[in-house]
Amino acid sequence: MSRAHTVFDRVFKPNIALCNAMLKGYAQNDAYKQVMHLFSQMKSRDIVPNCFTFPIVLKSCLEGNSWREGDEVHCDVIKGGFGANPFVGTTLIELYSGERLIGAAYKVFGEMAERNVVAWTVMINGCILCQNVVSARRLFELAPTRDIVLWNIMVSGYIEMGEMVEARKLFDLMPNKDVMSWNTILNGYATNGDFEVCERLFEEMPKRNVFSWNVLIGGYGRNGCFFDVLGAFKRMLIDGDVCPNDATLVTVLSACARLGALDLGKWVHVYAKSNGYKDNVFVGNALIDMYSKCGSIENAVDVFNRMGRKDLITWNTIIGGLAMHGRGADALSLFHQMNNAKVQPDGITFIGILCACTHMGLVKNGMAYFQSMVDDYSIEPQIEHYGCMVDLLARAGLLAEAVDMVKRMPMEADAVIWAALLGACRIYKNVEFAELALQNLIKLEPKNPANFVMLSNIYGDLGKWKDVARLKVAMRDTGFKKLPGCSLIEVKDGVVEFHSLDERHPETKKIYETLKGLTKLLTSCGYKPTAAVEDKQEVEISSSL
DNA sequence: TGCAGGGTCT
Repeated sequence: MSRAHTVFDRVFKPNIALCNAMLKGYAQNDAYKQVMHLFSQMKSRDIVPNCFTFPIVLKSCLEGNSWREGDEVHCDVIKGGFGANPFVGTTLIELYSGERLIGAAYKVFGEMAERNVVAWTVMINGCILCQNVVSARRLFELAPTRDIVLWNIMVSGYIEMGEMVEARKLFDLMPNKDVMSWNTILNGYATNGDFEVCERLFEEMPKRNVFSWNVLIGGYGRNGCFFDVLGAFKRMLIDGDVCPNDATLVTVLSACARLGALDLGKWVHVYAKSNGYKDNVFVGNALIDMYSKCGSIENAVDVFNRMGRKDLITWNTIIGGLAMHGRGADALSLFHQMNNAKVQPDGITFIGILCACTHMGLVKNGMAYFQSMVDDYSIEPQIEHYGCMVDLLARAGLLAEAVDMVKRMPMEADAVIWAALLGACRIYKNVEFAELALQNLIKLEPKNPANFVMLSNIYGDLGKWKDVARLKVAMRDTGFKKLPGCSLIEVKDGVVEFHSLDERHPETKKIYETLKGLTKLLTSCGYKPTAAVEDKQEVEISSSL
């Protein structure tokens, strides 16, 4: 665009075709402000817009959120005599629907001299955007012609409203289906977590493209089925008729991050580099997250440093990653670099910052950043930020101050906050606040036995065995069993899940023998187990391995 | 001029 601009600037008086070419170039590069700027320059230089100009400018108003300017451009449309142009009318409907001004959209639609199938489509899509699927369907029935795009939009409208039965009925009624129709209905089932139907449809599809695979893989990811994400990705590579793209890689990297699958993550990194996604900011961000969640913070920093284009999420991800790794000083230093780079932080940036302060025990700095977030950046603290503050105070041993913060919060504390407090109470062996935290946790999460276990551990640490027994009874009365916590480890080309005293692995015997050997070795080196129960020693050792 | 997927969060 900068070269195009240089050439454009040399033209003494550009004609409307040249201006339209520039406008389109800006719009294609998401430079909506430049579109508006050039449009206003054109007006001052008496270059008269034509029917190609307005759709580009109106769309930029919508995409660039300059809605007030949209109204002005509408006036220019009328003044210029383009009110009856079907292309201009269609874009105006899109503009007003995007602003959720369905009345204004409908007025334009009603005044159009000639309504083609595209005009009907954007009007129907407008109703769907305004969550009025009934009106959308009514118009759909009234439309004089229905092409495949209109059918697809109506089907996806039902899906967006969560009406899968209606969506499926309409899908089955379609006179023709293209790959996008199939992907749309597939996405509906994937989003609703109905993988049985989704997988069956995937197999039945007459043709698949990269979106079809991404719908399946993304559906698994959104529903927390990370092993299935990896399985489908491997199958995609083996089948070989469709290549993964940036969206595929991002979903797979995110699954690797959740599973700790570092080797596969590294493989995806190499694949991304050699398939043209080296400078892709989505992929870069996902790589930073994957490396930091898989414990390889150096690689995360390396990806960050090599990224030519960084956005807000890039900074948030690396700051959060460093904080998570206890490298609070680096996290804070990057926050200042971010400020120097003129990237405006958001609420999520501050979660990383506060987390960094917590892990360094920097209570005063944390408080100052919290205040600065409000005063200097006009970011209203959300419950997550109060959670960070409670965690900051509590982990530093300032339990009374933490409880005070909970009381002074403008919103009701949630289970995460009380659990953070309870966790800190264990470190500092404070029964009084632990009991207070548990009382509140029972109110908020009566079915979560993990809370009882936490307090029970505190009693155990203090040797209060009667209280431990009392809690065990209370826990049994809830009728719910605690789900055992589990860990994941990447072995060869797969990921193995295990929990304490787990015997599911085919090589269980060998694993426990090795563990025993290691325990002996550690003890002979002077390691003193801290837990009182023998089983617990194994738990602690296996998790630290 | 109209339709699909993805990244950060106590």
